[in-house]
Amino acid sequence: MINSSKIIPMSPLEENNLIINYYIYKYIYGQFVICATDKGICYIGIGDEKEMLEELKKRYKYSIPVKKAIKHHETAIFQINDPSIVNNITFHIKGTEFQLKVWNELLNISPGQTCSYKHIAEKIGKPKAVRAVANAIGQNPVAFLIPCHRVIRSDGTLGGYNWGLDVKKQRLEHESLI
DNA sequence: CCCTAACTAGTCT
DNA sequence: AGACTAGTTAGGG
Repeated sequence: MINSSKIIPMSPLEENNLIINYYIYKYIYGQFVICATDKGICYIGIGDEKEMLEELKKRYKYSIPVKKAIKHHETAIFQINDPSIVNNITFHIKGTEFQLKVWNELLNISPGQTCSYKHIAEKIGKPKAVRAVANAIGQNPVAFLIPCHRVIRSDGTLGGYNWGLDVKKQRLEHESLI
């Protein structure tokens, strides 16, 4: 196990009037919008500021976004730059029990490695819930840090990706070089 | 609240 | 190509 990151589930109560600090970073895949509470990373999106803030609002309806750089952002961008380093990122995200289980499994995939949706389904003890797993992975709010790009179809093709298949491919190539 | 139907970034025949 | 799958979501009762 090379990843010591952990997920803190966000309760509906916490979400109310929660301050979310966000900041913009440029990277080779495009512009990142990184969002974090004082507890941990809660959302990372690729795209322009306005669009991503709308996404953030959709997920954390009653939160208050504040543009301000904090330590959590630094840790996140550090890890995105070099996925091979062992890190201890803390996530603070909202999700159903099922989703959190899936995302936790994703954290255990090593950089450069891939695995199938079926494999994840088996890991969480619901071997037939493959479609549902895919659904949950698609809802992953934290681009790259929860490595949904490392999950591919069992026939070896890439499957889908929220940020576009070319990004998924590039990211995998980048990781396999490390 | 419960029920139903309509979504998936999948997988097997 | 078609059937099948299970969890989430949205809409109606």
